[in-house]
Amino acid sequence: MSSQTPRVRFAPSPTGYLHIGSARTFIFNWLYARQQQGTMILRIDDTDLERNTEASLRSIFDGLSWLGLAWDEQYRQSERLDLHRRLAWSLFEQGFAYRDFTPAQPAEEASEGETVGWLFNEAARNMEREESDRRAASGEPFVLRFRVPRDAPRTVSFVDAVYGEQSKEAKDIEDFALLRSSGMPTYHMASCADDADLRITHIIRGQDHLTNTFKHILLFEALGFGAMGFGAPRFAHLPLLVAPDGAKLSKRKHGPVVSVMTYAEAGFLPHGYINFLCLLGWNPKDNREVLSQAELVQLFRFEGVNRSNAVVNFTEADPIDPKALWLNAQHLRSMPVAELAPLVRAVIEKAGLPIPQDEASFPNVVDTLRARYSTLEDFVRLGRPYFAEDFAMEDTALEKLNAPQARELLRELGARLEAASEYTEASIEVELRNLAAERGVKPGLLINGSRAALTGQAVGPSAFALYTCVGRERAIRRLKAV
RNA sequence: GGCGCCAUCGUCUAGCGGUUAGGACGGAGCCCUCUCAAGGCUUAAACACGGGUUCGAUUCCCGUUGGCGCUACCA
Repeated sequence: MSSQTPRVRFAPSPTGYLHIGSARTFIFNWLYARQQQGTMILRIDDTDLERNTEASLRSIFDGLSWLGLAWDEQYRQSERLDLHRRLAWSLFEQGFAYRDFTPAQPAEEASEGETVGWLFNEAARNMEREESDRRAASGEPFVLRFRVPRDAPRTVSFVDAVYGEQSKEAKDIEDFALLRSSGMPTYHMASCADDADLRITHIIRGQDHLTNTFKHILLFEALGFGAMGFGAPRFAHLPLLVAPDGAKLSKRKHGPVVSVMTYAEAGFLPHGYINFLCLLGWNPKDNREVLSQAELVQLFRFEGVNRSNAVVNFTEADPIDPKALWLNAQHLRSMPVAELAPLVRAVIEKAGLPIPQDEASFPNVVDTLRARYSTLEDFVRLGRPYFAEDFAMEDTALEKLNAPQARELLRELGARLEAASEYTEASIEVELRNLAAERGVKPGLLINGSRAALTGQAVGPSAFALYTCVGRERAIRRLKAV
């Protein structure tokens, strides 16, 4: 038994934007593929013509490209319908499927009290082939259903890499549809046909598919999986991501918080978000949480995936999970400045702020500011005074400037700095402290005043570091203008 | 209703018969300090319930409750 190179797939359907749960499924597939040096496949499961939209398709690609995790092969089910139909009809010819001319019935119509789970329509399941052919030929619409083996007792079972041994009686499985009356394959048919054809070795997907798996195993069997020269895929189901009230995350109910792009637009680093998602339902068992991409690839194990749903913490007021923010901050503060600086440059440019002229000092500014920022957007929102000429004077900062003698001394400090030959953190500190001593005021008056004058903020980096961040010319101008 | 899955601090989680039930986020407090962060320290906070099995259950089994998923041409 040689271990085959894993082939995994992420199969979103373009019926909405890239969902946070889908993103995590993608990431776990990707981690496993990279760790095992396997193949990552992106398959667009677009067999539901009614609900597919181009906008959804674009947003899925937007979300995936933001994550920055590349895949190796790409397919679209709508381009593979011939395969699905061919296999469906071959199942029919072999007796594994039958036509059902019964119109679809809403499940809710079943009478209360005596609701018996529907499994199949007996007349259709037992219909003679001759009659079935005749009615089909006359143009009567039908769905093609899988004939679940239910004449003899049969237990369908498999071992899930996360949930362990799973089994279900075949008699409890309904005769699911393979082909719609429109001729379009259903999810079950298309997915299994493609998984077989694409030689998928590991199906890693949400737990909402756990009970579908029994159907898929039956389908794989009927498709002759064993005879196709390789084993049936292994399954790994992932616990679901749910809202704080425990409900399934949905676009309609929870709005854009479920979209990957909400985090992107909030200024998250892709890796900060990835790290956060990995910790929702998986952990490396050693209390480590801040993990690099290489570490995630190395440490990921199905055994480390747990089985209960995980809550994504958000409120109407704040769509961002606090832990995600913290993790992002950890990466923001520890990643190489050389990698962070271009990202910061991109967001401030996008926000329409002037790009710093001084190429050399920019990384230093970024380095100084990031210690107290959590997202890239913080550089735009809080960092404005460091990049733009116009910025707001906050009330708390105004109070500092309104302190007795503050304005007068700050203007004096500005004049001295202008006259000084040196402009370094150390030299500025000397000038400032000397001035304070000469005039008999506490250094704090000038320190806090400087921060207020230079940034319009009462809080921020060390006052002296701040001088070099703002730059000599601008600092002096702002001091003199108080 | 049927079938399946799940159940440790507010949240993410460790735990795989004997622990002061550990860590992280968030909260509270202290230290540091030119402000705010960061950082360091301290602290509050959990085994859903009931039966078993066992010398001993958070841990194993059963049940209850609760949550989630699937349930006639969504994926």
